[in-house]
Amino acid sequence: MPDSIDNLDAVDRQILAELQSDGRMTNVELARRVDLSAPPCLRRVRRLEEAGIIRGYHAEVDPVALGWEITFFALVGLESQKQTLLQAFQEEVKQWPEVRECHMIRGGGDFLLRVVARDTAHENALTNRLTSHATVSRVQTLQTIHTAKQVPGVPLEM
Amino acid sequence: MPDSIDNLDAVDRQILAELQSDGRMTNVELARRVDLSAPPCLRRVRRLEEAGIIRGYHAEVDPVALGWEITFFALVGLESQKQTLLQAFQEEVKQWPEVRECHMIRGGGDFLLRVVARDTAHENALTNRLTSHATVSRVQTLQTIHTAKQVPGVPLEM
DNA sequence: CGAGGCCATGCAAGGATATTGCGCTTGAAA
DNA sequence: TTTCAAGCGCAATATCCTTGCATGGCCTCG
Repeated sequence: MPDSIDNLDAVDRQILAELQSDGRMTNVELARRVDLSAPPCLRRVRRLEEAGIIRGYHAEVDPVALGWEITFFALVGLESQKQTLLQAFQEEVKQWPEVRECHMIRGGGDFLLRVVARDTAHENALTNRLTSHATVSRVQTLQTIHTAKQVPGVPLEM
Repeated sequence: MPDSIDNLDAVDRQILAELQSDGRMTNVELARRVDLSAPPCLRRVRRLEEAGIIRGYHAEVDPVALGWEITFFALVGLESQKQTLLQAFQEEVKQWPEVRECHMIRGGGDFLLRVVARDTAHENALTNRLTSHATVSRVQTLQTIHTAKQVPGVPLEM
């Protein structure tokens, strides 16, 4: 099993909490915060990375500043629940750069997508592309007009 | 205006693309990729940070490995669209550590939340807390059973 | 057309950080 | 008690970050 470690102690969790909130912190600073010297701290980070518990590090960018004015979620229902068609739909949207997330929803044949668009016209084009897709029977668009909270990952402050 | 810069050239966008995909890359490596020497590269990164175009850096962790077995989205409808009540709801869920994202949806009185839970019982407790909230009239739970695509931020590979 | 100023770059030096090897302590099991 | 494995800190080296400074392109204005 590449991910998950038998033993994950309080120091590991604190490392994860710190890196989840500031992924570019230097190892020296991280070591100081978890009250360890630098080498064992770095070894723990490497271990968490290799175990797959840390999947990567990402800069969080401002979508609007980069020309992506619209973020919306699309609740997509497929006509069929056949495994091959579900798979085909996922493979399709995986290749759309504007689709940033694609989650299969419990209950069968539904997906929730997070999508970004440059403007309203672009948004319409994207929803049309979804609607006109062969296996899609229904698309509900949930356009974000304000984000009150946006924190990464999971709670770790315990 | 603290965020947005008048001029954002191809090198800046490439820097953002690289850091969005690997936020812990060293500046030397980043400079090599965008074909710059280290000092001007670092100055550009600092400029993007101070302009608010880079909002932060985060480690991406594995929720299941850390005991958060369930990720679900909640589509919450409020009874009223009064500004003070919308505000109150947002302030409320901001304080719930399990609620990681709260987006106000166009159309009035609806929110889309991303929520994590330790198990099914925990999930039920959270949805009940939502449903029983004074101003909430309707909660639709969209439980994720599989994530086909999950990439951060916005498209930048152009 | 040329001089000046602005902006961004590259080079170089120092200080800080990352990374490896090694010896030590600790705690559990034989 | 002895043994062993896991994890720590220290020390040394390699790498990286950061700042100051000089150079060159480019636009503007005289």
